[in-house]
Amino acid sequence: MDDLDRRILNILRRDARTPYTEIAGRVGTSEGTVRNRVERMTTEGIIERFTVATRTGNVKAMIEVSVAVDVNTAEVCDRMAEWEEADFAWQVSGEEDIVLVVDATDTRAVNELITQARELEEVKSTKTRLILDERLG
Amino acid sequence: MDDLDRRILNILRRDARTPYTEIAGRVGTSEGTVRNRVERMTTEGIIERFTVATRTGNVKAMIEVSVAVDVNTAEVCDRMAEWEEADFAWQVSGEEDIVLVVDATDTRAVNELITQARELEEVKSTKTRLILDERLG
DNA sequence: TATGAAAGACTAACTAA
DNA sequence: TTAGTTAGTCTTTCATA
Repeated sequence: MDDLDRRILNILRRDARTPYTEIAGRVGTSEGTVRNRVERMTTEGIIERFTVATRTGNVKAMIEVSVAVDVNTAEVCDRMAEWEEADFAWQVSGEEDIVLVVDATDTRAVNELITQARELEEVKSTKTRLILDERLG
Repeated sequence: MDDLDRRILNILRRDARTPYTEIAGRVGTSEGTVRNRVERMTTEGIIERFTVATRTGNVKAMIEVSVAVDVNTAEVCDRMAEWEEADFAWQVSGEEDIVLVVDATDTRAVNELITQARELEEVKSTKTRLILDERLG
């Protein structure tokens, strides 16, 4: 990871469809170099995936979840990440154990997700924050 | 937003580089339809951007920030989103006002970001959670 | 790094609902 | 009038030297 990698990433983070030739022009190198580096960063896991940032519904929220002590948190996380409206699920340090970020059609749908979480026997409690606005880096 | 849109999005969220022809094959329509719909979803804001999910450093964290009551939270959010290591900044409901998600090279770099946040005169306090693991939806 | 071949995306004209 | 299809053209990527 050098400075050229970082500059390429910054362009891709803002628009992952930018052609290699354009990236090359902007960072002052050749198309082949950009391609090779993007390939390398992908295999090395620096680039986890090419994706789309979406706002499919009107309500985004983070559901902070506490689980019981004897629970396989990673496994619960995995299951939650699979839910239709889930953007991602994090295992985190701090008071709660999991943060689930969801993108739902309305508050009712968020409420259903909270219920769905609370119905899992591994889940002790939840705390929800609505995401009122998002600024991408 | 109908079911076809959702199926296209689900494919793009997992790999935004999937060719239109392949998406068309998998959802049972033509390449042109997929393209038109992706275009429409982009102009409508359902697709916010094509991007890359990265793990540039070893430490991801969420920094929960409280600001003073008379502060323009959106503006602070904007400024934080611009920071080099920032993935995104959310305005949220709940005890704190802003959640800043960062991707840093090490814990020292996270600490520097926390300091940077606390040094803003608008910021009253911060609370940090390390993101121990991430599962994408 | 340069170039040609292959793959993919885009334009525009057409059809159907 | 809007959504979908298709053929032809242009752009981007990729392999090779």
